Amino acid sequence: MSDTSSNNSFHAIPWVGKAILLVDLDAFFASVEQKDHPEWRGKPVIVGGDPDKRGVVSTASYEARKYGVHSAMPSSQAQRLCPDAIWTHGHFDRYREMSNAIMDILRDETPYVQQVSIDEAFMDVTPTKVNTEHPIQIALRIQKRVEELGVTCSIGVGTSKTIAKIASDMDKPRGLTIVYPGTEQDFLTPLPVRALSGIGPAVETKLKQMGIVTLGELAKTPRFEIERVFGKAGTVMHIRANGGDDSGIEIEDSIKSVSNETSFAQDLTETKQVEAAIASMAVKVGRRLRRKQLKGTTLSLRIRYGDRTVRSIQTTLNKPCDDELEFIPKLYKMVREIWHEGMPVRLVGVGMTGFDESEKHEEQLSLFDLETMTDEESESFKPIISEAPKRKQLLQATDSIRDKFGDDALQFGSEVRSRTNTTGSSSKNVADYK
DNA sequence: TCTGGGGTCCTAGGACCC
DNA sequence: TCTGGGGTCCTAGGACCC
Repeated sequence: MSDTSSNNSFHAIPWVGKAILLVDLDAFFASVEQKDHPEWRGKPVIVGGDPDKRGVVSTASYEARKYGVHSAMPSSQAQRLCPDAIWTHGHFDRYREMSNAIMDILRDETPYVQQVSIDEAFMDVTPTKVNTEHPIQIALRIQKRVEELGVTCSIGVGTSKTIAKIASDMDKPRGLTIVYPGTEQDFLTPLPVRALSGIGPAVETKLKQMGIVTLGELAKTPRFEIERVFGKAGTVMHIRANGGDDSGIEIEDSIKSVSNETSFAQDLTETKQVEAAIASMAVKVGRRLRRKQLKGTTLSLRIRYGDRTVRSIQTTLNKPCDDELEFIPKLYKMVREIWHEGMPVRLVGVGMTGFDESEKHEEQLSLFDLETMTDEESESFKPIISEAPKRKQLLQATDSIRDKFGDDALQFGSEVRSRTNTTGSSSKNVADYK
């Protein structure tokens, strides 16, 4: 099933039908760090949050994985398992830059590229009159070209996205796993249900209670029984377990939401602290909205309490908004609905959704509009119109200062105060703090 | 010293309108 | 006066992914 040899024997087996690749970058963040810091190569590198600040591992290099460290593991645990690891908080702009360069390589091969995350993409390389190359030939070339950029990838090849995705996971790093047309059922049948993307711990548990552990068992259970328990999601998982996934590559991807959240080393209990944290998240959200030229109509606030339970509240704004000074007061009102002083707060998050594409380039209310209004209407709008340009200039100025000097360059007064109260100790193991 | 941050999609109930 | 539905929007929460 797995074929990592690079001789040309695959030409003996022509590819019949659809060919989908899933390209997955190996330990991507850690690999970029090792590329950028040659002295870190061959050593355990962990990208993640501080062990003493409730951090978790984002990515561990393969050297660190040998110690049992993996993604989403609490950093404190990772540090115990691998005390000599080199730690970094990560450099996301750099990862984005590398990712873009790699996605360009993929789009060089075909326009049918669906990027699913910063380190993963589906490609449709079905042999056609235009593209006569064998999918495996394309996959091998992609691996070579990605390695020239200093990182590696694993690729799964199959007749559907489901198959390609699972295949890419079978052999890492630098793996190439091929599931030939017609062998899909043999490939899927013995796998645990968790191998299917979309089946997490909750669904796995429910399936187990139904006596279903493997994809083969899921596939031969009558569809209606799965649908009765899982609804729409059940339909999809049953089809996919039967190898029937015929979903196509989706090139278009528009942003649906923008949010920022943060957890605190120690729970917050005071209104001043919580409001400062909300304001700080709101500033980040506002800035990102403006950078992406998005205005949202649904504002949401999320709180995780000391006991890790979560509550959220959202409100619909009367007009699309990207200015935190307008929505921070609303957030302060919202937080009073779900929190009162003294309750321990572990996390706060602020988000905006409800972007209408048609309003992306919407013009501001202009003076011209005043002429078509009644006197009463125009009086009530005048102050807003005269203030708007000033506010816009201020936003552009503060945004550019933050771009140059970082988010901490400008802060609300209350933010500064709360920050000075909670300065944590710096970890010895954090080699690269910036 | 247990358990992040940024997303997507789905569900279920209530309000409201026809 | 009582009663029914469909459609749509909004809200809160939860599962899942990387």
